[in-house]
Amino acid sequence: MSLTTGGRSTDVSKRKQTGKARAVITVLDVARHARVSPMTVSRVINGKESVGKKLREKVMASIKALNYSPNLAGRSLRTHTAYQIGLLYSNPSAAYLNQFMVGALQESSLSGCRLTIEQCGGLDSQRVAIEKLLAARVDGVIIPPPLCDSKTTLTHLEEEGMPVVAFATGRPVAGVSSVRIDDYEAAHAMTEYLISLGHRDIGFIEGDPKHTPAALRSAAFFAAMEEAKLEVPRERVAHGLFTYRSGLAAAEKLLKCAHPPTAILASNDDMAAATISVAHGLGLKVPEDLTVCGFDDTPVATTVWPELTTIHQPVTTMARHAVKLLITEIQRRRAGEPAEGMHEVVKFTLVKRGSSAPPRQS
Amino acid sequence: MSLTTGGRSTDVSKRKQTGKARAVITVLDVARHARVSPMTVSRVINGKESVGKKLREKVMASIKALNYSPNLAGRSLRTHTAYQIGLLYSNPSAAYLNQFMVGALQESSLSGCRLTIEQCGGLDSQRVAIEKLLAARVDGVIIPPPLCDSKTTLTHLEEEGMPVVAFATGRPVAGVSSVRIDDYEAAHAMTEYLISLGHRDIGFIEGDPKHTPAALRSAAFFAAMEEAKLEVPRERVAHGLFTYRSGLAAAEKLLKCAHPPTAILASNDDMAAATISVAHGLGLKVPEDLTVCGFDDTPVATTVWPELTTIHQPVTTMARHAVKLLITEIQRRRAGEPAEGMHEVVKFTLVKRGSSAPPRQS
DNA sequence: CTGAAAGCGCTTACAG
DNA sequence: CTGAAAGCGCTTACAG
Repeated sequence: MSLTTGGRSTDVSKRKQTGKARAVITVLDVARHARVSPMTVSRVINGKESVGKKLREKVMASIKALNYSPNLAGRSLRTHTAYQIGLLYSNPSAAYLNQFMVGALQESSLSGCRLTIEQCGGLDSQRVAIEKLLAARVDGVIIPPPLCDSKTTLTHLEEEGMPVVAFATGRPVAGVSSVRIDDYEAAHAMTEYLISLGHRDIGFIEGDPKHTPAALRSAAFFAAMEEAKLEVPRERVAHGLFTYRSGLAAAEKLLKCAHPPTAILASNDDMAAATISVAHGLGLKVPEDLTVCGFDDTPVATTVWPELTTIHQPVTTMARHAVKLLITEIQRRRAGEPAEGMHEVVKFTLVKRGSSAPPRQS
Repeated sequence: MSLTTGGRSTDVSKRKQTGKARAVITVLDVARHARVSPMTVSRVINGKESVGKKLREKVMASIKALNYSPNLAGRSLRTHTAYQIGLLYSNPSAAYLNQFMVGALQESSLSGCRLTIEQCGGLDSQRVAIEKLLAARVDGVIIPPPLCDSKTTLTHLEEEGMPVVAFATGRPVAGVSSVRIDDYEAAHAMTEYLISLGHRDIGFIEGDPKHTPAALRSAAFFAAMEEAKLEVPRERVAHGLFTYRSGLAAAEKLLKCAHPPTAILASNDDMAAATISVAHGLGLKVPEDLTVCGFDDTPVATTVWPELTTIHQPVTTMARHAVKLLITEIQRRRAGEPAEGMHEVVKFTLVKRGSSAPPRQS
């Protein structure tokens, strides 16, 4: 008889097992160990109220003693909760997607659902990607930016009766659930921080205007500046597209002038990283000669030197929420309840790092 | 009675269903439709040989007609194949991990297994991360670089009897399965390409020497240069750590000298991107004044300007292979067969883009 | 080559 | 508050 790996031996070893597969503990084993019915074990696992304190404790002890963990396949089969969750993304900001994936995977392994990921580029491939998700029999779809704001995408999915969660959208729509941070408030807070450091000449790199969060960030920047009675002349603002490359061009526009700003706020980290690169190229020290701030706190924020002061968007946590929200929505529809978007706003954090400091002569 | 979404109505609609949940098609429905037993349907789905041509075709037609797809929960429950696959990563190169995830997810949704992802930093957190994976009851672990070469990690997992696949390691170990490209051959090909363009003064940025692929890439570069009877003086080689930042320092070392090289081969794309940035800062045009090549073809390769000539490593495909290999290995062990590493070498591609050209006076 | 029976591990629906 | 029975969808193991 084979040894059970590193554990006290239990009555489990008596179970008939084909070959040398190691014994798997089931509700039945726990039930026997605790001298209750499997149902009671099931109730305890699922946190149902209706179990007496004594039994509950006995069961919990047995679960611990046997090191039991439920078999998701069995549960899913019985409860029909093995949802396929689709992720439809278009802008392959690797770092962002990555953090998203970690959270989504965490939550889906807890709730027993599966993830399918589909990338798309233009409008055409968008249609194709959605068809693929439908063919993969997804029960709901999560859409990160910028697709989360695409009317085409949303309508297409709506028509198919597909539950959707818009991820990090800047403009939540009534019928579609969403998870996001308050981009406006975040950009406002960042601008106020720069002002509080003593900066007056602050340059701003806008994000892709098609992304709704970008619009909010811009609006908040201008609002905060106005509230502080600070002018923002046209040459202090540059357009960007959230890419590193667009950040290079934008930073050059802002810095190659007679009176460059003492601080630049970029609408995301990639463009802030590009700004640092341009500054260095021009012989400017960061943060001594120029403060540079980003947005999102993606890995690049801590890769560049100096590390970026930025807005931390808890993407992983948000992804977990998104999966939960989507499951709720799927179950709602299954139960025949009308679709009704739920909207969650998650807290951001302003992370101060080496790229920001008071201006030289403040 | 509710409409079935976009489909011809079938006898399925007669099935008793709680509430308005849409009808789900099972093997039974297909069997009825094809007038065979469920077993025959199952055999067809699983591609067993032993089904007559006539029946097989009837079943396939029914599957198509009913738009059937098997329920993974049912299958997993019966076949015990709902493996938990752990991914243990340490170096959060987002882009790389991302491509990996896409492939791993594709394969795992096909084979019905689940993914758990765990990050770790130093040695301490490595232990913790492995404990977490064990607690999550993973049945096997895939390890991307640089952890795939960590003796500590491998030993720890070995001791727990955990099947492992080393991903993109430069030094496959006998007992541990691996999936990789031939880094040596790839770096050799890239060096030969630069030489064929007419470059003689070629700078090289090494990767983190602790990463085995880095060592192979370096070795191949020197070998290819020697084969072409080209000297590589010490000032043509710079150390890097695969990070953008280390690339900046390395590129400066190579370029800020009396006779800078006409081409620089960096051991990965991040450092190549940094090299372009430094070159621009020094007023050098890429590729007119300086050819820059990378390695891996991560998204940054097509983000920077000009886009990078680089070695395409098909990470997504490799990830699919890794999952398959791991499943095979898990099943082997379950069947009591001895562990025996399988090693797969996947083809790379040399992708020529805008960052490479012949030297000015060739 | 094909099928009838049984059961994977769990929880729903019913009974007390 | 607790339990005995049944079944989710699939495939293994057996029988023909």
